[in-house]
Amino acid sequence: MAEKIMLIDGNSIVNRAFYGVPLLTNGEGRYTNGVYGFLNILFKLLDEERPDYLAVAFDLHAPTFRHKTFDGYKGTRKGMPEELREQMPLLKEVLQTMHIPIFEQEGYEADDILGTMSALAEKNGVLPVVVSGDRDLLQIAGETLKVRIPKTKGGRTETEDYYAADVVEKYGVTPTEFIDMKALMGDTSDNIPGVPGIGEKTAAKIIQQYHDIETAIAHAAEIKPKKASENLAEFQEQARLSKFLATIVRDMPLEWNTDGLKIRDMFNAEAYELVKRLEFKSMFSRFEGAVSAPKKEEKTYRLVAEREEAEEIAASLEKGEAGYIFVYDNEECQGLALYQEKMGGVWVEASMQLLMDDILRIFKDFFADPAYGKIGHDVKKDIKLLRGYGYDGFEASFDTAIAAYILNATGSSYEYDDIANTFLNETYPSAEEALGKGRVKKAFVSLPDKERAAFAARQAEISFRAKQIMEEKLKENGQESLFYDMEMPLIYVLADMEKYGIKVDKEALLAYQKLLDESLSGMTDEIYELAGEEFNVNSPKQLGVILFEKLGMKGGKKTKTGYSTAADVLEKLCFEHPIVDKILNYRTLAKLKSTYADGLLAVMDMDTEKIYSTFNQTITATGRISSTEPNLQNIPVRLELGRELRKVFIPESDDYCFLDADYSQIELRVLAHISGDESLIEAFKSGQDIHRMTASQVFHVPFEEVTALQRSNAKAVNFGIIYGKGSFTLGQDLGITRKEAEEYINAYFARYPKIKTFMEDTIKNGTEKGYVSTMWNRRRAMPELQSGNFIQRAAGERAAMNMPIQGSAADIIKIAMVKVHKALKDGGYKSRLILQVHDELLIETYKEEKEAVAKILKENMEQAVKLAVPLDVDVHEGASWFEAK
DNA sequence: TCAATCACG
DNA sequence: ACGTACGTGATTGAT
Repeated sequence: MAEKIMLIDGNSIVNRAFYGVPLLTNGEGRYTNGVYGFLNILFKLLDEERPDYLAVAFDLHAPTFRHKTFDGYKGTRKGMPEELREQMPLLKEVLQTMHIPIFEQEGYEADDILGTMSALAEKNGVLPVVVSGDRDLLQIAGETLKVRIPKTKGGRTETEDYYAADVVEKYGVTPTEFIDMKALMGDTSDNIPGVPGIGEKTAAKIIQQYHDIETAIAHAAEIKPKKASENLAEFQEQARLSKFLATIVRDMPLEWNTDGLKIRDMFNAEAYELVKRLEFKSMFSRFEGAVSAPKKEEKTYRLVAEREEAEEIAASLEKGEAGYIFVYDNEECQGLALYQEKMGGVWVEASMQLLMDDILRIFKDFFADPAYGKIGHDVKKDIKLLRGYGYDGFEASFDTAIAAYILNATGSSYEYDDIANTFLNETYPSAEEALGKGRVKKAFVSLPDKERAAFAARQAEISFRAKQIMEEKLKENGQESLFYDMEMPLIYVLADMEKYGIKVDKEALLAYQKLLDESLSGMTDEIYELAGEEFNVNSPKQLGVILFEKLGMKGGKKTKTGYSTAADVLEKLCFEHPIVDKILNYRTLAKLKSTYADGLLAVMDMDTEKIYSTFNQTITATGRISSTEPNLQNIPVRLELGRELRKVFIPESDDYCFLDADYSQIELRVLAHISGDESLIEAFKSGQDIHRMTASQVFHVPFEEVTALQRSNAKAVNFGIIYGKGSFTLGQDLGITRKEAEEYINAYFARYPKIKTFMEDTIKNGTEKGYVSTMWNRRRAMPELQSGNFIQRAAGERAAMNMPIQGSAADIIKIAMVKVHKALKDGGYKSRLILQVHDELLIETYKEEKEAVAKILKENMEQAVKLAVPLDVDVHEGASWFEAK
């Protein structure tokens, strides 16, 4: 079989790759996604082609790139984005380390190098495969020359492959004719002018008929449409120049060097180190096999299946720390893995002879005695498991998932393999990689004994060893108290909240659902009537066609895919057509029905008629907790009909009522405190309506004379400031000019000068350090602040200004939650905390304890921390969440 | 799996 | 000049 060479268009592939993967940064805060995406495509194609030779060509002077949209960019812009440009040296370094030859030459583009190399390859009897992100390369596709165009979509890489025949099939022109086609239609990204008025469709038609531009020019008079005919005659010189520009050079002065192109020792130790430094986890395995040196000695992990042996293990455990992990969400194989330094890793597997229940009994001392420090991963899950087996009050000493989150709040996941990679600098396959996607549970049980033991026990080992490293880092960052005094205790609070759940008035919810259902079916009929046809009102695409094409309303394009039909757009069109109002109304009801009525019924426990949400402690960038399945932190409240829904959330029994306590203006108070601005602090100390106070101070009017409009404007400014809003948007929101909005903001900063300094300092500090922090040293890494891209940097600055405020407020309520939970527990109360909504706590209160609990709530929340301003908490009572709010 | 939309603080 | 408010999660339709 003939030898094969793979030739890669470096610039176009890296550009493709850049948009195909998320904007990654490694631990050093550098962008690496272009490099990552490039290597991903390279490795995939290497697997498929198995070539003997390999080369990558680059443009010496990066030409223009059309880029579409990705996080932070909207619309089409030209030029290589800064985030990508800065990655190019890194990519070249990686390629060099892997001994992959790089070609770049003054006066030639990457395309020319590929054209020439592929021609040389064929001359030397080597089969060329050309890889490019641009369709320009299709002109060199041949009988045996394959052009591959990869596309990354959602992490997957697919390629379109073209031999000459495929080009003909798809475009109706031969590869050579493709050049002529391009000469007519032009290409702005390559600065090829083409002929005005001739686009892709017309160009294809002309070339299909006349095959090249000279023939076409000769027959220009016959060509339709008229405009194309005239322009072709008039701009024939431009067409000839375009053809010259569009033609890829295939005879550059290049040497064919067999040895230099040969693939050799790609996956070497040095490259492995580099890939490890870049944290390209999914690529580690490619290097491991080829790297002989750093292979560590095989550890053995013990499998225990007998009761006696398990008892021996339990007895031999030493006081002190141990890593542990339960495997229990697997119907076919359950057990407990443990790791201690002396003992090593052990997997105690449940069976018919040794039930999970037995295992827990055997290791009861270990779980109950605080002398054993239990290092776990996602401890809340374990608390719930043990509770299911009747063991209450389990306490771990360290949760590696939470520690990982505290050390990097913007990580995408904190699974054990992430932790091994990040903190131990070791590669463990993720469960999916080791066992196969979607079949983790089944595959685990079918592993040979030894591997099964290793797979489980390794996780306990990772927890154990990572803890030592993490603890040092927490100390370095001054985050020990945040971790041990705030986050670890919070686990048990959240576990209890998840345990109690919240009772739902099932009949009332069903009635609510029915009500919505009936209103909706009537509304669709009315909408169809007004539209003159039936369509799916839930489809923004179909709705856009109806509104902006059929009914001819002016909205214009707004989103990537077409017309925007979002509420703010429709509200402006309200007066143009009665259908708009109906649609807005329909949307409101449809949302209430699908997300809330149907959604809540779907997750309700039919036995207890309760809803059990999950509270996530490792999700948000700012330190808030989040709620899922269902999300109980976004239950409607602003509109009356939605608010009604809160009537279905009721106490568990008649013996209980709800107490709802919420912080008043906590974020503004936090801002007053951390900025140290005397005026704002005084405003809060006075205990007056803060927005009115702000209005009075900013607009220089006596407090009593502040108008309703002034107050609401001041309120908008107050919120805008917290989010780093600019004058443009503030103006839009308030319906005033940008200039007026600018004056408001200036007046605000003039009145509260330390807020301005705080914002500036936060950005300056954040840019220098690469992160911003809350009052309790919670951190958020912010590499965006160092971006050379204006839009990215500006977005980063807004996030940076907001994080200390939102995050410190989150810290405060977390402290309060731990205190309230403890006070209720220590006091032997039956009342319990069941919900947190960022600045609000909901307590299911035993009626006899009502006064005491109200006091506990108010005091613990208001005295949670000492700030330069007082914290103010409002407590309300009611027989439902609706009433208590 | 993504994009659009909309619910909350 | 750029594009234009921070942080979440669920549902739907389209690819």
